[in-house]
Amino acid sequence: MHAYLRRLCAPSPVPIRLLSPFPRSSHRGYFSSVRLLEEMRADAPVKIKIAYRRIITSLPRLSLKSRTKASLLAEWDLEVARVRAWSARVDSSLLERWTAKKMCLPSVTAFAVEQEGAPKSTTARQESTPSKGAGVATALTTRLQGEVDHLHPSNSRQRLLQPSKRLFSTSHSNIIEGRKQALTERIAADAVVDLQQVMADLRDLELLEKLHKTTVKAAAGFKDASRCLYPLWHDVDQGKKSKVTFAELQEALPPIYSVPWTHIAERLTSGTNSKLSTLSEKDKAALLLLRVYNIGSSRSEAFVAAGARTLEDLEPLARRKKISLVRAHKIGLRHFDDIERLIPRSEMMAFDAALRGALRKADPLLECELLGSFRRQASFSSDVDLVVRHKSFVNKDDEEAAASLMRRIVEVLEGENLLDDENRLMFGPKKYAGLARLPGNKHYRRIDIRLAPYHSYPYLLLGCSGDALLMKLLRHAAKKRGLCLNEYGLGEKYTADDQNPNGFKPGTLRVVKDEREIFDLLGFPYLTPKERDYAVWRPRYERAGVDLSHVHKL
DNA sequence: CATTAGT
DNA sequence: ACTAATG
Repeated sequence: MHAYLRRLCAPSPVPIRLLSPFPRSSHRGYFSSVRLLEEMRADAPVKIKIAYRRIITSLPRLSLKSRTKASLLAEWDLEVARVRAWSARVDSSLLERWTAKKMCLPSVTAFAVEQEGAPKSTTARQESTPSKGAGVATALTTRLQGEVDHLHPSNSRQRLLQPSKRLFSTSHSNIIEGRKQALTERIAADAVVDLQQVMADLRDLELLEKLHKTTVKAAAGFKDASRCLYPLWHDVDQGKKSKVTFAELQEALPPIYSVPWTHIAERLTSGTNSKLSTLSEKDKAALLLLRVYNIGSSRSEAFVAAGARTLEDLEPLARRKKISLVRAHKIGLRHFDDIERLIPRSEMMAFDAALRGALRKADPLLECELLGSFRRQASFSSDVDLVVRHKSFVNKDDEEAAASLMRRIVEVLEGENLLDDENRLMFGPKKYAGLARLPGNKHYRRIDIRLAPYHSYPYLLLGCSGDALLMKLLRHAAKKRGLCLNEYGLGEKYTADDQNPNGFKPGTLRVVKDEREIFDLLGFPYLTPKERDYAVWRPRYERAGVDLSHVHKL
């Protein structure tokens, strides 16, 4: 197997490095095939896997629908062949011409390849895989034309090969600034924006990444952008605002969100989104189903294959035993809208008070707190993240103690009408997931309840407050030091032989009194909860000299 | 066991 | 990166 992969990844006959004759700083957004091919040459099988992920996520290509394990190798083969064919067309004379023109903008470069590249290899490719070859070319052209349009709205396609001054900007921020300016020139500040549509686009683009199981990073970008716009949308939803202008949109979403901005720009100028509107009916249906709780990429595709196209199709299909719908799916369908809606901070505070009050009244020894984005001071949260501890639950493996404590807690909250057993999504000893509603409120909200083994509390605070990327970073750092960090503690990595349920060797657990000590143990500058958002900690850690070079692939 | 969800 | 619950 490894030999097979290695054969595929033998050094390319073309000196790929030549593709990037520009200084490092100038090609941040630069065509990732270079990196990809460099990684393909590396020996480690793990790297090859990463390279594979990169290939299928970063090259302009048709969306590959089936991601079954069996088809992976075939896809791999095809993609490698495609990259080879593409790179083989980049000869040194062409490269020199680009260099002379200072065409360092990657997408333009790629566009030029498509225009000037030998038609022979394109035809050859189309012969072997007719639908795919044609699709790739179309997708590439559409995407790049879209991008260039935003940089240079007035340019026709022919002029792209002799780009004007503004295309020569070499830094990423200049490019972004250029885009922003081009947009400002095209759209009036007081133009009314269909925010509902923009939000739907961002949501679907995020889901598309999820459906195709590509990088979480790309999906995160759309999610973050959507979060930036949510306060605006909420005001409209609440009737506090009748319309949103382009100026307000620009104010709310910073230009660093370059990819989301590209899509928004297309929507605002052309009224459509080419990436979404060209999806097949099946893919569109799969995107819709993905929005149901407990339907992920796998079930979504399976349900579509069974004939589902709308949410209403699911129940009949389940009755005819074509698919199986479990509890959580039915709840997810019943509360489809509520589960997607974010919770304003004011309501989170009300939940905090109500939950604390109910638990304290039942047993003064119950200690609880809301974590997640609420603890990071977010103005909107996607769910209520409650963590509870009690001296009756000390050892994380004492399932009996946990289960009886959890039953008590759920009983209390159901007694207060905050929870109800109808809307139970998950009910294990250490974790409950379901829907909660404040008395008099019309919306149900997603709630997670976690039990903390009494002395693990600082670790649980850290682990459950996030954000997700920070957790990955800290755990990765622990791993590199031969340690293992989880929400129960930090200890020496456990060598799998002996089956001890703990993540670390017995007796090596570092006992801490607060979160700060955990940062200290790992040698990271302390972050207050509010500082644990990627947009905040990334630059802060960068300045402190923390090695973040690998963060992008966490 | 794979799938989903969570930070 | 690492964990919990489900079916």
